[in-house]
Amino acid sequence: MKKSNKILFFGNERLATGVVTNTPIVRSLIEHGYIIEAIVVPASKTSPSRKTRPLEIAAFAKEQGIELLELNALLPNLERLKSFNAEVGVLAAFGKLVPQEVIDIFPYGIINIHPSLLPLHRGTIPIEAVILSGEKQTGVSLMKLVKQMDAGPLYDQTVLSLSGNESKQELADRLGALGSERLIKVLPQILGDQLKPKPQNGNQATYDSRLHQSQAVLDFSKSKDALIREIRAFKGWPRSRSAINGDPIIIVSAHSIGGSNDARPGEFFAREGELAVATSDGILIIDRLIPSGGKEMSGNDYLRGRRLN
RNA sequence: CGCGGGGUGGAGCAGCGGCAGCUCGCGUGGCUCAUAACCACGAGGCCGGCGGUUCGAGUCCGCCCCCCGCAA
Repeated sequence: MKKSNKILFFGNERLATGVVTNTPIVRSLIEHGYIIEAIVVPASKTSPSRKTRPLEIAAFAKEQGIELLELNALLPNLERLKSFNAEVGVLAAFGKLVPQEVIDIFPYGIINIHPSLLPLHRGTIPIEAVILSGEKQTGVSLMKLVKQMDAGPLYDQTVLSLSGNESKQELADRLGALGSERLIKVLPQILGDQLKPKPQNGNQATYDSRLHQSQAVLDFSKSKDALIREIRAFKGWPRSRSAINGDPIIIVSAHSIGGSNDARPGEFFAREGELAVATSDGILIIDRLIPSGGKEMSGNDYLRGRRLN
């Protein structure tokens, strides 16, 4: 008996806020002969917008002639979802909880690719959380989706060592690629009933609550290392913010340097032609920033137009 | 009709009715053991576009185009 290789895909593959994706998971499934019956994403808000960033996966669906279902809610569309007769669901960055009734329509349930070493970093910001806490490693987990957030039993887990300098985008890319690679490896075993998922140790679970915009304002009484991690983790969204002489700025990237200074934490100053700011334990050089109303530019360029002191 | 900021030499900005300027970069020459070097000279602008007001418009008025931030 040969099982069908029909899959229903849930999610947009944006593993972190403010990143772009080349949708590696759905691409790789297709390359390996699986048939994506449809791609399901939560309906985009209809609020008026100066510029909306279209989902990469929507463009991919169009290019491949795959049906894209933008749904406000899954339950009212249960029959529709059933009609595809998919063997299994695959979910990556869906952004909403999936009701048990939907999970149950698939003989093999829904497989969730989660970019962390579960049970660590359950929730919607695993990538940001790992950067913020400066962890040495992270990874990708494949689990059987259950109703409770990120609590399903694990099929597979792979560790990724970190240098500590990865950007959010870079981590999202690497974990997305790794996740798709593992999925291709493991999916045949799941569909062949050769792999049983192992329960997570719920006692060790950590859960990250989503980021809030109020966290975006940099607090220079923190250490320079913590501030740099924040800037990296918040890049894209919610973005790290501050102000120079009342001029609001977004700090895109920065690095720390040794040396002391007599500036108070939070005070910006020019240092050898570069834009610097004092922290509680050192100096940050602002590499890239966005002034209000302006485009992203280097700290040096900022200094040329608006001299401090 | 969502809210707001902005388009001025290659980069970043100032100028807001009367000869288009500053910092940097670039070129040439000079100076220094050396420096984010320094000094002198120089090139480089249809001031986003179209129309209007005016003796005179980057500058004021109207419309349009483009960029950016917020609103996940």
